[in-house]
Amino acid sequence: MNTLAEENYLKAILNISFNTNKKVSTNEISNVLKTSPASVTDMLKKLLEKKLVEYEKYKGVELSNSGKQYAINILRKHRLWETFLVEHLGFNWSEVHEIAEELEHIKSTKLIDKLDAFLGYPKFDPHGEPIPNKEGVIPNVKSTSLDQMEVGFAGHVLGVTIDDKLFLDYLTKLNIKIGTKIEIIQKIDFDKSLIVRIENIQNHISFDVAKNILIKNN
Amino acid sequence: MNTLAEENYLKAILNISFNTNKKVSTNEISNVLKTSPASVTDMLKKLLEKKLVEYEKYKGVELSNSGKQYAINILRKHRLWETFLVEHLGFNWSEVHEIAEELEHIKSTKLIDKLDAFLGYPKFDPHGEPIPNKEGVIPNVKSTSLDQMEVGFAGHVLGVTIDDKLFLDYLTKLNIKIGTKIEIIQKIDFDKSLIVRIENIQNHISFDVAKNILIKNN
DNA sequence: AAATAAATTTAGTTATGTCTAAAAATTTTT
DNA sequence: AAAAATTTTTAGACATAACTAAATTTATTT
Ligand SMILES: [Mn+2]
Ligand SMILES: [Mn+2]
Ligand SMILES: [Mn+2]
Ligand SMILES: [Mn+2]
Repeated sequence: MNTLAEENYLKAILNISFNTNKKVSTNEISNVLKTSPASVTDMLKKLLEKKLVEYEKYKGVELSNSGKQYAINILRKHRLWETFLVEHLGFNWSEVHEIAEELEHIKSTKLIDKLDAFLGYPKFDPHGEPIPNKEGVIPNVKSTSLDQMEVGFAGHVLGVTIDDKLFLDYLTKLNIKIGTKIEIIQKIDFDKSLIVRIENIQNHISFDVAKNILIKNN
Repeated sequence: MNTLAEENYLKAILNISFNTNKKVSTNEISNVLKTSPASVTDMLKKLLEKKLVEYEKYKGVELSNSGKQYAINILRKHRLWETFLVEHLGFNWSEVHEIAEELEHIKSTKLIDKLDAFLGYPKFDPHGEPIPNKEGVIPNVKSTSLDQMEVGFAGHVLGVTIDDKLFLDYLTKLNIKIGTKIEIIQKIDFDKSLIVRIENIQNHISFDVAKNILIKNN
């Protein structure tokens, strides 16, 4: 078995590579985990030793097959727990990430399979993020981030790509949740911000916000 | 906040003092936690520093008020999670202790309060052990261990005092669960073992087994 | 193609929590 | 009340996972 710190590194590498499709750099990992680059280097050596990553110094890192399977399983646990917290315990979507950061490290496979069954084998978590199944297969839904849509576009929110509390509380204040209809009224070239209509109320949102909102891809 | 190791020591001290009502010795703790006596001494110094225990060297240890509250809260979390696992995920009573050993360290107070509500504020866990409430009050039920009852006694199982897998699986094989009616047919003086009738089947159980079965106290 | 800047690694340190072996204190036996 | 046995503590070591500061490598400018 791997330690909690090792699991957090594996998950961080997986999450970063979902976005970039390149080898992951030491600095990217240190930013995500809020540790020093030197600590990251130390850990990468250990993960290499365990054959959970492919790593050459100064060249970046990627997960090995076994490392990837392991990381996906942590992601599965994270998202199933988030689903439980929202659906059954009545948490709102901005509160669950932090708690799931702890719950995802509970080891029992039987527990997570029974939880999965209890939840009815959900395919998406409360943020619209896909939940890997027992075999590690991640449901694939074609989606585009809101910032890439054109003026005049109207569609429904499929999910978000980060589950940071500040971000989600802000969305809630804007009346945006999964399924909300959003229309793009105008795009500001200068800062790439958007003027949008949400439930018939007009609002101005930044590029950074739009980038993290996913829209169904027809 | 305290570390996982500190929490385990606090809980161990609480559990031991439930049985003995005396100051807890270094060796008792090392037996429960399967660590060396030297490690226990190290940790007791740290807990003393944090004022979670009262401790003088060579004199044994007891929990301070704050240490006791803290330990009771871990016990509360342990037993609520065990209840969830049995009642909602379909685990049997012998499987849940090990998993709850991990779940009891999840920090969020809001989580445990919502779980408590979800479960309907249970007073006893799947082993018949009392669940402390939010204020740290432990339901008090008068009970006696089976070994203390006389020949001719007949009554119902209220709970067990350990939740070791081997013990619980053995009870299940004997057809003993919470509520099961047990009659004492005979007591063997030599080894204090008992011949009992369980659901109309006669069986011979050791003193060690009888000692850990609780019977309602009229 | 140097020079400069940025990213990464190495070296050395620290805190936690464990261990074994040896020393010291306490308890039990004679 | 000594001696012996047991318990507990101390001393010294080790693994994990972090850090800062310095050195090295790679990337970017000039
Ligand atoms: Mn999350
Ligand atoms: Mn999520
Ligand atoms: Mn238990
Ligand atoms: Mn229990």
